[in-house]
Parts: sequence; C-alpha cells; structure tokens
Amino acid sequence: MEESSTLLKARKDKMNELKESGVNLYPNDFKVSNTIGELHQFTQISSETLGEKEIILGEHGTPFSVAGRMMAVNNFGKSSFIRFKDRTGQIQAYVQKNFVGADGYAVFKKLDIGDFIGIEGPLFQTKTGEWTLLAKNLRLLSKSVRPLPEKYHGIKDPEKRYRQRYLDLIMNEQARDIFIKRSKIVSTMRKFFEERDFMEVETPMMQPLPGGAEATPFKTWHNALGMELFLRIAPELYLKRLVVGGFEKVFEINRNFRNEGVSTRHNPEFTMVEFYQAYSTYEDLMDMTEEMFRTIAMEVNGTFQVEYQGEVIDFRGIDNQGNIVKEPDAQNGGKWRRISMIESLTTIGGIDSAIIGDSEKLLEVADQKGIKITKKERYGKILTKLFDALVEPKLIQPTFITGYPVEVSPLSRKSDTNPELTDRFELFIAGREIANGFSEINDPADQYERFLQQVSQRTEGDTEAHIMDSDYVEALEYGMPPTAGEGIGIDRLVMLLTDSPSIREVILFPHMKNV
RNA sequence: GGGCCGUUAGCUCAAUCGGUAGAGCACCUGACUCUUAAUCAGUAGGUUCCGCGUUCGAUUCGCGGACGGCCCA
Repeated sequence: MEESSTLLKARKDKMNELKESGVNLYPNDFKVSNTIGELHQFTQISSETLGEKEIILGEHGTPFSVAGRMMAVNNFGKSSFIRFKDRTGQIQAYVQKNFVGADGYAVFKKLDIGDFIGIEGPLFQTKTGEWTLLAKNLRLLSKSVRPLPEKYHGIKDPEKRYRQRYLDLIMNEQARDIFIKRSKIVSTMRKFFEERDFMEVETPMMQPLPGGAEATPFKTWHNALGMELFLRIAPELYLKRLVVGGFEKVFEINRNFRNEGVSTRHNPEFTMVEFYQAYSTYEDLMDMTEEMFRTIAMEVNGTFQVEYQGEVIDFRGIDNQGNIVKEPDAQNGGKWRRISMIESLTTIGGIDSAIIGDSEKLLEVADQKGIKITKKERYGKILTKLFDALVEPKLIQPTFITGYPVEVSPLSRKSDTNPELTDRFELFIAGREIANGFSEINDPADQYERFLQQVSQRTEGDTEAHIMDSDYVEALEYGMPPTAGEGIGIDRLVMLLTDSPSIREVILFPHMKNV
C-alpha cells in the first residue's frame, strides 16, 4: 500500500466515498446460487425449449444469484453492460437504473474494473441475442484497489507473469488452461494407480542422507535435533524400504529438489511421481507406462496424439507388423520403440559399430564432435555421454532406451545375460528424458558393492555420485521381493501435453531471483 | 558460467542522426438506456531499471551493475 500513484489515489478516493455512504467494501454474506458456467447451460436449454427472448429463472423459480470479478464496463449513462467472470467462465450483465434504483446505480458507478460483485436477477436476451444477466440487485463483494492490466493485450512480460502469477491467471486464458490441465494430469495419474491397487504414500522430504539420484542437494539445519538435513533429491530409497515392509505397490507424487541451475527445462524444485511394484520387471513397467500415457493423453486432450512445438507426438505405438495401431484404446495400443543404448548409438547416433566397444576410439569420436568427456571416464559413462549428445535430441517419438551400463545405474538390477548392463530403461519423448525405470536390486551384497563403487567415484571427484547408505542396505538384508520401480517427471509431462516450451509455463511460481 | 536480446506511464508499445519523452487501453470530468477492443469531448499521468562516464545536451553513445528472455555449457 506504500505505492502512491494517481491511479491508486483515484480508486481510494472512490473507496472512501463508498464507505462513507455506508457500503461495506468487504462483506461476507452474499450467497451464490449458480456459477456462470451453469448460467450458460441454462441458456442453452431455454433456447431450445422456451424459444428466444424468454426470461428464465433458476431451478426453484427464483432469480439467479451469481458472483464474480468485473472485467469490463460499457457505460451508457443510465444503464451499463458489464462483463464479469468466475472460475467457470464469463458472462454479460445489464445494469439499469430502473431496476437497481437510483442509489444502487450511484454505488455501481463508483465501482472499478477488477472489483468482485454479486448480482441477483433473471436472464434475458439482448437485441443481438446474447444471453445476459439482468441485474435486479448488484452488490460490491470485494474492492480491488489496484488497476488490472490492459483488457485487450493483457499482461505479457514473462517476468511479471511469473512473479505475479495471479495477474497472469486473471488476464490470460491460456495460462489458466495449462494449470487446469496440470491438475487433471495429476488426478488422472493418481486414479490410474489407485485402480491398479497402488497405495499413495508420503516419504521424507528432509533426509539425513540424500539418495536415490545423482544430483547436488540443498542443505538445511534442524535446530532442536542439532543436525544437518538435506532436501531430498529423490524418494526412491524410502519407497523401497516400504516394499521391504510389505507395501508391495506404492506411489508418491511430490517435489524433489536439486541444487542446480535454472533453465527452460530445469527448476530447482520439480514434481515427480515414483512408483514401485513387487513381482514385476522393468519390461512390465514399459507396458504400464504406455498405457498410463495413453490414458492421461486421452483424458486430458481427448486424443492419443499431441502437437509439441510443431512436432506431432504419437502415443498410439506400433503393432507386431510394425504398423501404427490406428484406433487403440488406452490398454490395447501398440508398443513404443524399444532399443538398447548401444544399438541406438550405432543406428541413430551414427557411431561405427566396429568401435562401439572401444573406449579409446569412442573418446576420439567425442573429441571430433566437440563432446566434452574427461579421458579417465569409464566405458559406461562414455557411452552415456555420447548418447546424451548424439541420440537423445533425435528421439522425438516415444522411445524406450534399454541396457544402461552398470556404472551409471547404481540402483538397477544387473542383467542376467550381460552383467555390464542393467535391467533399466529411460523413456524419451520430444528429445528429452521423461521417465526412468528399472528392475530393482534386491541382493543386499550387490547393492553394497554398487554403493562402494559410487563412493570411490566420489573420492575421484564426481560430486554427484551416490553416497553409502548402509541403513538402506540393512533394509534389503531383511529381504525385498523382486520389484520394479519408475520415476516420471510431471513437469515435463505437463509441458508435453500442453505444448509449453518452458518449464516455467507449467510451474505456478517458478523460482526467480530477488529483485 | 558464456553469448545474444530486452527493461520507457497501471498495461501493451513508439520515439529518425544525441536536441523539450508519445500513442492506444486503463484512470479522472462530462454526454449517452442494447454495448461487447462501445462511441464522442476534455483533463491528468514519467527516477526512460540503477550507477558512473563522454557531451553544451543522453531514452539514444561507452563502462559497470540488477532483473528477465532465448541459446549454449
């Protein structure tokens, strides 16, 4: 309220006049009978059954009682058209001195765009046929002191839109739609898990040892316990402790925190779903992921295809003959492409299959192509970095990459056929990683060895390598059923399904520097 | 972290070669009882992101900084 402009002053003057004439600026006793969306439904019915020009009443034969924010006014002296909106939509109202009375109209004329109002009255059609709420009574429900952005151009400055997201939501329909869709995506996903007998759980966001991913954590401090805590980088190790405990199907949808830079694809806090299912493998999860994405796409967009930044992404998949399944349902669709990392490097990344097993030669290729890999990296890391640079950006249609090297997969079960590789996949869509899943290590001795390897990588300078979690190894020693688990980046999924180029468009309050 | 671009009225944007900073919407006053980016007349509104420098004179040129956007790492 410290800001003093002529605009604010003008509004406050009018506010004071209203107050002095006995108007409560912030009453709390107005009862709403219908949303604006419901009014539009009424008008559709009445146009068919009653014909035009009929004045229609609410369900019980009484006038409607509707509330919303005033967005525009066309004033004609003794009558005015206004537009106002609630969460379900916008409608026009007609305010006429004859109906609301001289005093009521005088109050109305002191209101501003942005004020919340309540209107009681029936619906009628104007000359142009537009169904309009006829104000028999109009009340101020909440005063807006600051002027809204311009009605036609709205608010565009991205910085302002993110810092003052409420203005973005008031003015920009597209912004609203993205977050409505986001909510629907999450609820559809939740329903998907519940229908399959998964149980939703919440595990610690503050952890004494950060684990379950390779990332730098945020640190914090617990005063009473006198101990350092880390904001979690993943819930993985806690969720698997729950599988040990007998919760055989669990999922958690929540925030993770990674202490890294911000970009169009990274926000320091982001939302993931992680889920674990006993007695299944990473291959089962690939099937389930296809079904889940189809279910969500259909529920949210009404189609199995989505256009993302000019590319049509197709979730339908292919049948046994290699043809796109023309009319799948969510369950009975085709499979997405599944290809091993090594195969993808030769067929998509263009690396000669003769040198794919030779670290030295691979480093030469990396150097030629300007991909920075330090000379002492192990084979598995070299493959992964080449993959990131040469293959990942080309994976536009949904593609599962399998056969991840052991070195980069410290929590994934080793393949029975090749102990250098793991039973793991990552899902790529539109050139970016969107999910990561694998059969879990449940041999405590193997897990212990993997942690040891990570610890030695850490001492060699890899600050993101995993740290030893002996408490977790102990949990495995009690026995964990054979299990597969997966994580899906919700923000990236929302970006995909809403055609958003930046992660900031799908996070309500993206992280910004202090001004 | 690096490169490029941006920051001007509440909002969306102009401002020629360095010469008194403008428009539309919003606001305010007035007219108008079917408008819908209403219309008409009038009024008012500025730390040109911040600092330093060059210059008779800086929104404009230079340097430094803040914040943001895009790209790269």
